[in-house]
Amino acid sequence: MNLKELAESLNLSPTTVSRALNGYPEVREETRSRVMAAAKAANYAPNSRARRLATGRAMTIGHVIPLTGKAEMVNPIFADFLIGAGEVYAAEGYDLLLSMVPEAETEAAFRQLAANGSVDGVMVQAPQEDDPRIALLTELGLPFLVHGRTGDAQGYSWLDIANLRAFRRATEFLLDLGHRRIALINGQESFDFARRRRRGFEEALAARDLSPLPHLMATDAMTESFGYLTAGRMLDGPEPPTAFLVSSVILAIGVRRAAGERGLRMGRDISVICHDDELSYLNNDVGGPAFTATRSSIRAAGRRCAEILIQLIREPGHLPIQELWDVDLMVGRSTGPCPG
Amino acid sequence: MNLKELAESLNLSPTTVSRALNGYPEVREETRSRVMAAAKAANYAPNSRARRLATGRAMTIGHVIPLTGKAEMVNPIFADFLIGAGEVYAAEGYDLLLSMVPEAETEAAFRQLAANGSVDGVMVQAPQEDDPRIALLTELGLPFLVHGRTGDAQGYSWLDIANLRAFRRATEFLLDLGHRRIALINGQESFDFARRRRRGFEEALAARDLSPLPHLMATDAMTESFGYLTAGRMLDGPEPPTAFLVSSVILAIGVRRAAGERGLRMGRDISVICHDDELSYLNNDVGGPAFTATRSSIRAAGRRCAEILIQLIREPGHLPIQELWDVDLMVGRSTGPCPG
DNA sequence: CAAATCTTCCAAAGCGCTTTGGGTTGCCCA
DNA sequence: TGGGCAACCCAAAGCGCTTTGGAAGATTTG
Repeated sequence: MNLKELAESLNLSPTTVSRALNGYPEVREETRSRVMAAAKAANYAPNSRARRLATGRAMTIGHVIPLTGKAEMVNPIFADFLIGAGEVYAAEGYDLLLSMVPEAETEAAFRQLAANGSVDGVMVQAPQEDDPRIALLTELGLPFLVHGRTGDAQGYSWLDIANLRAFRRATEFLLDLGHRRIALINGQESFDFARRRRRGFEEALAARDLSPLPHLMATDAMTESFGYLTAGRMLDGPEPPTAFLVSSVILAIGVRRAAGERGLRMGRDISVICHDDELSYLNNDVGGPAFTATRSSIRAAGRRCAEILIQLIREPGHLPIQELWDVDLMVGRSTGPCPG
Repeated sequence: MNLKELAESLNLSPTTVSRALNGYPEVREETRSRVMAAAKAANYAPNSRARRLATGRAMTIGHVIPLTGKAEMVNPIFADFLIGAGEVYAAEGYDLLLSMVPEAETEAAFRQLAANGSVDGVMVQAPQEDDPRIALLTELGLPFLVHGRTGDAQGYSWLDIANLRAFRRATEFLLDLGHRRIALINGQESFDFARRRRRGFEEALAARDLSPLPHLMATDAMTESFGYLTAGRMLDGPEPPTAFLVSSVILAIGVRRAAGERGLRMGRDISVICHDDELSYLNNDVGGPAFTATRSSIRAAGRRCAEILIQLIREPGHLPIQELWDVDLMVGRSTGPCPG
């Protein structure tokens, strides 16, 4: 069933039927409801391919995920973000086009998307320092929103959390508890968020005339095993840390395993603070937060990012929208005063 | 730049240019390379909206994720599956359309997809008992592939792992180690995979004239906290288990936390076997597998599912394709003989 | 050498929708 | 009573591509 057939069955022109369906005013209410009823009865839905061609809009937003063999390991986070964004897209009538491409082909992928017009805008995640995607998308004139930020953070739209402040705050908290040998287990520092967190950590130490201990700093993809191995190595080495500041709950789980195997109890023998994206399947809140954590819902971020991006698409000339979210420090059971 | 302009600039007809670009034989090699070069120089890519309308193919595959407030918690699994599938789609020139809809609206969502022709086929995940989606998609005539299976598993295409065998095997392994009080912490048993796992567990017990202990069986969304709370409750109750069989690594992490807090060491005081989907960020293999586990890569499953679905789309009349994957039991450090 | 057959290209007709630019019809008011 | 104005509706022209059905020229065949 297509528009023409539906129109014929109603003894109306395709024009009128189209207008009735799309809520244009120049059609009588009675006619409109007749059309609506017939469409519903015939299970008619306008062919989206034709509609997109005719309107010139794709009604689709692209998420391009670069596969690096490492970066897709952030996927527990990307999944929750995606769900948040997807909720909004669905509500606003946009489709979500997900594209997995080898990292080396991301530029080509964006150019392709822009040239063949299959999306109205794209979401950029996990920016690296001076991420080339930003310049590229600006050049291509494709609306985009960055989750995170980088460079001077000027001239383009982004939404980010206050990573530096959060980690400075968390570090101060540990210092206040008397900890001096604090380890930082961070994500890959090619990512902007990881650099900022490190800076926050270092600033807090510097404010008390302390300097970070190189053997207590590590950075890599945020897997459970990286947390486990790194914490184990640090705990077994000379001058072991009394506290850990780690960049994700998944890393923290690894740290907990390493501590557990050494008979160390979190919150007493050892303190751990992590960043918690509030992943639904890693709920940290059962019976009070297990981990003391800097918290910020990645899903909520996904929702808000989607809203902003849609606004950017609807109002082409709009000035950059930039939003910085503050982050709470939730005190849980994984921190305590420095022993001894 | 569109096809017409490109053709004019080459003094050729749009027909010829289109054919040259799409590899049709009725165009001279020399002409073809001229066209290719010009297209590349002009950064031309055919407008995908127009192409889709003209060909009648959407070159898009849909994944519809029902949001239940619980089911999206399987997202660490759905994410890895998605990446696997997405790799294949990209390689084969298909787009991936991801649709998040409230569970009550999934039927409407599928009808919509079918009616407006925005996808050529859909992937169905995590089927429930007599999942209505299967009948619906059959009725709609939309090609689909089920990851998992349900009902009589006849008459439609699916790819599944041998859940029952895997859990029977794992249970036997624990029984052989002398365990008698074995707990089962399972996913929601509305899902087919969870039912089969339970049956495998029960069959293995029955084969030794044992019956499952109701107070040692639990089923819910597979979150870390569910594993933690349930294991804790069982360990603190009367007749505590000496072994746990759990349906995911994430649950197992919760079990480990509960055991750790009670001073129980995995592999000595308590045994744990879990199902491991080989999630990239929860690598279980560092220094030999931490958990004894039934293993099957969900990402590989995603890849293969995508291949099959694409085949189904390309050969419309094809008979159902059904594939059952066997599952390995990898012995790790989390199991040992029953103490005492 | 004429007929048959390739080879290479093109004009034009869609694909199914939206949207522009009118036409009717009926009603109001002078 | 007729001019003006809404209110409703329609025909037709795209959107940018693919594909059908030739046509012209080059090549082979009997």
